Formats: sequence, structure tokens, C-alpha cells
Amino acid sequence: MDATTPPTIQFPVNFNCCHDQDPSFLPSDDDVVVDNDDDKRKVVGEMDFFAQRSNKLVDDIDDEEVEEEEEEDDDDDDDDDDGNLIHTSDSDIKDSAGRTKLQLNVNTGLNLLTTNTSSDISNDGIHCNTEDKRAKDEVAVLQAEVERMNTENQRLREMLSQVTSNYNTVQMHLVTLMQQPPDAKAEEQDLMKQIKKSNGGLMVLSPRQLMDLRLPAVDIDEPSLSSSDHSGSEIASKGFGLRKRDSSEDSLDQGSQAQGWVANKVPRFNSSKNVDQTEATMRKARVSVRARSEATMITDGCQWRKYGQKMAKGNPCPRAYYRCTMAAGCPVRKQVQRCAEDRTILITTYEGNHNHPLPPAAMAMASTTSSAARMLLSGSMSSADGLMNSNFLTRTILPCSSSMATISASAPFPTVTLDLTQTPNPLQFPRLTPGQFQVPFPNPPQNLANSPAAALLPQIFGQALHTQSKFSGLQMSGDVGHQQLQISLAETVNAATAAIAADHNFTAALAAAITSIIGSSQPNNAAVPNDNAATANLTSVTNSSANNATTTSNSNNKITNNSSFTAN
DNA sequence: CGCTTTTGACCAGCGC
DNA sequence: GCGCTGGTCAAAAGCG
Repeated sequence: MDATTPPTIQFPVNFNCCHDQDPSFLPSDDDVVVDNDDDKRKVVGEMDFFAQRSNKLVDDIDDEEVEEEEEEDDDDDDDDDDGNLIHTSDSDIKDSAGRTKLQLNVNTGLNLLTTNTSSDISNDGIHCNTEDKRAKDEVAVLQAEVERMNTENQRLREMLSQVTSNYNTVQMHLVTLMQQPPDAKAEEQDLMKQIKKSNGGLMVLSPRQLMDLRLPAVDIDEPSLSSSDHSGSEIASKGFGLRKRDSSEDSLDQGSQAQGWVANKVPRFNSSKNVDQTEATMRKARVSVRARSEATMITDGCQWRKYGQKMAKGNPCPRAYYRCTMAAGCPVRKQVQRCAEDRTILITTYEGNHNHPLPPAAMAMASTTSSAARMLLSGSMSSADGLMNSNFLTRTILPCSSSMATISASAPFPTVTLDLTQTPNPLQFPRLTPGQFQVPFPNPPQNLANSPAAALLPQIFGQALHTQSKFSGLQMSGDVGHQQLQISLAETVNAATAAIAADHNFTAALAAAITSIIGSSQPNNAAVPNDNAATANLTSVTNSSANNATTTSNSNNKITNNSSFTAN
């Protein structure tokens, strides 16, 4: 077509409905028009009707009809502006009709048979007209259908856009509120309403949960963030939940404090020092791993020293407290407790970030949990980026109906729970015997130091433990019993990985998310205990776990450095 | 002897 | 203000 002719996709019809030739089509590979000069026969590639861009298809249909009716003889153009489109253009007709009957074999995919213009038909003209009319009717019907679908598609797009816009608006509002003193409960209630409204009831977020999830700006941590200048006693004296300790643990405690290990504090609002706040928040993030194990503690590649045990409310099983002893001052701690409902499930919760090199066996879990924590906290920034990340998480998880990870907004710490307890893919993870616990990292990263994200992804993708996911939607409620956001990022490394593996969309999205979120972060697990590692920036919860970490009894976990490094 | 575990006590935050 | 709860401390005990 010439320049003045609107680009069209001409609907390929068989203009030689009455021919007795073999009606079989001669499809080309690319739906391109093939000119066969030898036999004056034009062959139009088979068109996949629905593969064409619908809009163009509609236009094409229109043009085709018009052109047929006009019966004009302009010779220009041959086809399309779009080389891939199938055209039975005018010129095709003309050239052929131009005094030679042109046989066009066009597969519409609809078994439509049409004829050339009546003027070109010498034989069976009446019959062809009838057929032509019928074909036109069908085309018109299809056209109407396409238009209807386009309209509906447009409508859905608009709805989606609006929902997204509303959600963003509410989040912005939330961020604004969080910059203010937390005294406006009425505003929180309004916010709740807005959230409910904007999400069509899919997500119910309590303001507190949102705070916990998104942006607990924690002024309490500010001192600790700059705590390289503070002594442990100074910090303790400011009421950070840590007592001044005796000399035997000063180094560790100071290190912990320097890392902002503040376990008992609830975030408060503070509009300043977003970066610090974010870091502080990250330090509070927890990654909980649920896994079936008969052992008292999973072997994750790190050395742990038990420093306490308590009976927790609502669970007859005691909760044990461990701290990492691989390096003095390492702030990483973990809690181990059996699930009350199913005591075969061991719940290990990691908090903090290692400030020392990790053995390979520990890198897998460490990087995974660290990344999970970062993902969780990626929405904790009060910046626009933070918002975007948060939205990203939300949107990423929502479409995934499989379950693996759950973000719990339960106060006071945002927690990513990775559920490894669900049935593993038998193809990948053979059943383990009782007493054996395997953290499914079949593809241990070889060079975690280079990229935390790179370290995480193979693990996640390799885990594919669970085919069911709790990512069935965003659902947060103020009820403590439902504090798990079904944004769920994670109900633990395991659960997450499974769902990820099961859902390609989510996999891709997660990969992108992880890359964007932590790609620029320091390789936590790299053996690079630097100043930052010692003072802030860490959130990585480290868990160790070796590629094939098998759980052993607690006594077996009383390991020396050597044993811990070689255990896996 | 050195390290880890045990366990009662202590502290802080939170809700009523 | 009080009680509950989670988290941590630290002395004592256990273990190799």
C-alpha cells in the first residue's frame, strides 16, 4: 500500500472459491505472501487468525470489505507495511484479476471461502456472490467479536490500572502517616478502610502490620547505628533492652549493639535518617525456616552457642536461643522451637547478619535468608524506591498461587517465613529418613561472594520443594492469628523456593526483584567483615545450611569450627 | 581446663 | 500500675 493508505492487515480470504484446483493451502512459514511468477499463482501464507494482532486484523477486515465492494483497480501496493502480515491486497486481486484469473489460496483458518469481486468472476458468479456474502457475514461476526474482546480487554486494563493506582495512593498515604507521630489512630482506621477498599478486600492490612512490614523507622536504633562511637554501656543506659554485661561478653555484646541488635524494641516513627532507619529495620527482620526434622536443631553450617531457653506462650515446646559464635561480636542469633501443632516441624528463626566470613556450608542458608530478609525489607524504605519495591513484592506475589513464603507482619519484627515442610518434589528431593533434615539446596552456589542474588537464586530455584503455595493473595489482618501476610513472600526458604519453581512468572519476577533489591548490596556472606558489616547494613539473616545439611542431634551440633565447616 | 548447656533471674515492652 | 511475655544474662553444672 502506498503511504496514503492506512496500514492494514488484509484479511486473507480465498478469492477463488469456485476454482477446482486443489484447495489445499500452501502456507508459508512466515505468513508472507509468496509470489510465484511462474504459474501466476499467488500463494498466501496460511494465517493464524488469532495470532495476528487483533487491531490490525480488524482494520484489515474492514479494508478488505471495502476494497472488495469498491472493486477498484488500483495497482499500487502490494502489501503491507508490515512484512509479516498476510495480505491479499487489492493489488493481488488486480494483478491477477488484471486480466488473469488469479488463484489465491488463503487459509483464514475459518474455512471461509470468498470470491473475487463479482466483476472478475465469470463462472458461478451467483454462487460466488452468495458465498461471498456469507463469508462477509462471518467476517463481520468475527470482527464484532474481536472488537468486543478488545473492548473488554481495555476495560480490564483500566480496572487494573485503577486498582494499582489506588493501591499506590494508599501506600503513599501510609508512608506519609508513618512520618507523623503515631498518635492518630483515627487515621489508621481510615487507612484500613482505604486499603480494604482499594484492594477489593483482597488484602486487609492493619496499620501496625504495614508499619512493621514497610517502614518501621526506628529511632531507637539510631544510636546503635552510630554506635561505633558508643560503648555498650552507653547504649544500654539509653534503654535499648540490653543490659551492660560483664567483661566476658563485652566484645560480643558491643558488637551486637554496634550491629543494632535490639531485640525488644518496637519501632517508633522518626522522619529523619531514612537510610539509618532502613538499616535498623533490616536488622530487625527475621527469617523463619520451617522444616521437618527430628533433630533438635538443623545443621546450617554455622556455630551456635545456646544462651537461653524459655517456654513460649502457646507452645508446650521450649524455645531455645542461640547466638553465632563463629566470630566474636557476630550479632546473628537464632531461635529454635518446635511447632506446637506439628512437633515434627522445627522452626528456626534467624535474626541479624553475620559480620564474618562464612564457610561454604553456611553460605547457602545465609544468603538465602539474607536475601529473603532483604526482599521482605525492601519495602521498608520510606523512599520512592521503597514503595516501588513494596509494590513489586505485592504484585509479584499476588499472582502466584503457590505457596512457599509468607511475610508475617506480626509485631514487632517483620518476618519472612520459608516453609520447607511441605511435600517436596519427589523427583528432586527424595524422602529423608527420620532424623534427617535436608535443606534443599541442590545447586550450591559456588561463588556467593560475588553476588548474594546469584547465591540465592540457584538455591531458590533448586529447592522446588513445594507445589503448593501460600501466595494465594495478599491478606493481612490485624488479628494476630492472621498476621501472616499472604503477600507472602516467604514462609521460609523452602516454601518460597518451591512456589518459585512452580511458577515461572514468579520465578522471573523474583529473580528480578532479588537482583534489584540486593544486587547492589554487599555480599553479606562474602568473607568481608568490613566496617559496615560491623555497624549497620545488615539484615541478613543467616542461616546456614548447607547444601545437604542433615540434621543431627544437638550434641552433634556441638561442633568445633572444623567440624562445623566439614559437617556438610 | 576450656567450652557448652542448663536454668533461674532479670529487664523491657506491651496490654489491660 | 501491674502482670504477662519475650529476650537475655550469668552462675552452676556437664562434658570432652
